[in-house]
Amino acid sequence: MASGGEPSRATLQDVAARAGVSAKTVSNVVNGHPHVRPETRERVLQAMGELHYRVNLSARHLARGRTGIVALAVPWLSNPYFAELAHHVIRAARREAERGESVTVLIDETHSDLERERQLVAGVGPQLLDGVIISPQGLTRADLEALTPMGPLVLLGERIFDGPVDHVAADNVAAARELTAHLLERGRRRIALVGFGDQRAGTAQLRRDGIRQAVEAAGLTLDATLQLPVEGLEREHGMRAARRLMERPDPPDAVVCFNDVVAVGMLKALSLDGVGVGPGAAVAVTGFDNIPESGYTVPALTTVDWRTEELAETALEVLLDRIQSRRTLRPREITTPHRLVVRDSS
Amino acid sequence: MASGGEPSRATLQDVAARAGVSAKTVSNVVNGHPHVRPETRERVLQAMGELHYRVNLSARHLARGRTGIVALAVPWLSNPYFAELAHHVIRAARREAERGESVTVLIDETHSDLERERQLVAGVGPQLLDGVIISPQGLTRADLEALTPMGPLVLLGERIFDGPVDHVAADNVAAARELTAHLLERGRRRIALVGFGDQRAGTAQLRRDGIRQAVEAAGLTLDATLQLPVEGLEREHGMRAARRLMERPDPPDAVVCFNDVVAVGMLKALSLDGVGVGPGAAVAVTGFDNIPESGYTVPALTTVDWRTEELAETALEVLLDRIQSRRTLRPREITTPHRLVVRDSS
DNA sequence: ATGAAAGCGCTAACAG
DNA sequence: CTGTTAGCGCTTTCAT
Repeated sequence: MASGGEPSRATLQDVAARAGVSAKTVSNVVNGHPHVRPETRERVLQAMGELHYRVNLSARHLARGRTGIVALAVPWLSNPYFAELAHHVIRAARREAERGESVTVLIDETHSDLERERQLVAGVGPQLLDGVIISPQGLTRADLEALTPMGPLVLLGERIFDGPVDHVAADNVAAARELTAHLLERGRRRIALVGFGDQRAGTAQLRRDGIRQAVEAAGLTLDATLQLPVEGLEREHGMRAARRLMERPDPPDAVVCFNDVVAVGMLKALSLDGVGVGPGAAVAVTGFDNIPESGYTVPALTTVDWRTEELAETALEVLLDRIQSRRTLRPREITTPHRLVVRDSS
Repeated sequence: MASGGEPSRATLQDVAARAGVSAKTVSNVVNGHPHVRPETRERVLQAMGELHYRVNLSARHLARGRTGIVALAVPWLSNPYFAELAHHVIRAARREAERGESVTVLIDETHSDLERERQLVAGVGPQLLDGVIISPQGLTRADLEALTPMGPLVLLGERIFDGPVDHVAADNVAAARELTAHLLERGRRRIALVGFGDQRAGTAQLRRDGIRQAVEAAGLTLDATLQLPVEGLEREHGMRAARRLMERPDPPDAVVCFNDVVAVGMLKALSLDGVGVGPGAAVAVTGFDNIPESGYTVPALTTVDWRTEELAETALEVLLDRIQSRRTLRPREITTPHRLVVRDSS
């Protein structure tokens, strides 16, 4: 049938006619409303079956004024952290759907493109989306205010202080502080930072602040020449950074990478060069995000876990709340817990 | 403004009134139709700006009978291979949108749930989706035929012979054959299979066939006791399988894993146990998919690359063709190229 | 408990 | 080149 059997053209009216009832009644049955005599319901259901009836969602959306679609916008799906996040938001939505209104999640990639982020935010509302959860990379408070006539929006994982929108994120500063304290405790002194340079947005800065706090609390200072910007945040960039770092006459004894993906590249390069990594070895390496592969590198990577599942659930919950009661709620500011995961690389 | 400034309520009619033209003209401007006097266009654009007008997509969808939304359904987004695939389909769609009708991709996870796959396929059409690209795990030909009144559908990466739908996939049998031939060439003789057991669908079977062909072409046979089913296809399952395999009195000298994710776990376990992996070492390990992390394991993993980008582009192209000319095209059967990637693990 | 009818906001004939 | 007029299929008061 060449993937084109006549697509179900039966409308609600058709069903109503066939069942000998009105459209309203069919609608009631379809939406599980009460007040339908069991016997009528039976007749309607049968008619629906015979005609292979399926609701036309576009029509429903138009009539209801809502689509039941929310978007999750992440910079890159190729970063396992964001893939995992998407996975958990989809699952949370499905659970939500099981006990109430159905929610569909549209995953979108912004490619860290500010323009794309703006479009998305501007597109909430009558457009297609009932709301958006976004992990912004470039979006500023000014953008949000300029784009004001916008719909429900939740910022995820990026702290824009006093922003006029709901915000769910872990405490990046504290996490970075704890991670660094751990390194210092293990006797590390020359700490290099990799990948914190090229970010317009705040995450890098927050983590850098946390690192600095820990270092200064120990009465030390960070060596500025050990802060390496990179051209991207992929594994290969971590790999190249490792080479630059280890070629120095005064290499670091610890490397804090901006995320696990970069750290994985770093570990690989060090392994190829025969540089020992881990407690008592030449250098310690850490990341952020606790992506699944971090438990399987050699050595396994010390990192920070953001409780992705909880983060995803919370973000969705906040968004749905906002969708239901638009103006009543004040912007919410939720901090989710994190956890330091110490493994063999430190 | 609490993420809830009055969402743009201006309709096309409002704009028309304000610009002193008819709805049709505004529609023409919005859709970039020709035959609008520049001066009128100006006026309309200005009115749109003043009223913060944005089209209501639900209304457009209803009127046009199409949504411009296609879905990509993958089993798990947490498998980097599928995340990568999703990434490339989204990009392909965005390129497509730049030169023509806009296409939005809805990523969905089936969790390898047959019921969910059926729902999706059944939901194409007036529902919400103009079409679906699906990586089926359980869907059978019978399902497709039973679900006949369905819309445009492309099967991705799973060969259902003579299926009544479009199909885009690489040649799993050939790829597995080449991979195995490579192992045999390197002198490996006792080849174990990990993760090929618990799949309802055909991929596992196809790959197993290819492996068998290569082995038999070399005048050998596979040791059935070296075929380990696993309880899942995550890294941890590869890890556990390694233990079971290496505890044997007669361990294999090569392990073909069902995919890279499983292989990563296998490598980790072997590393922890101090078992040498690679040419000349105790055992060779291989996977399928060439996920990004496979180039960064220690040792780097030998695997098969499916040219994800090309695969994604092709699948989308086929789907869009199908959407445009529903009944004219006969089901298409496209085989995309693959590439053996030999690295240090073999 | 069910029916009748008026939209939801946009598009697409068909006129003019 | 622009206006008029019907719908697209569903939901939803308001009656009955």
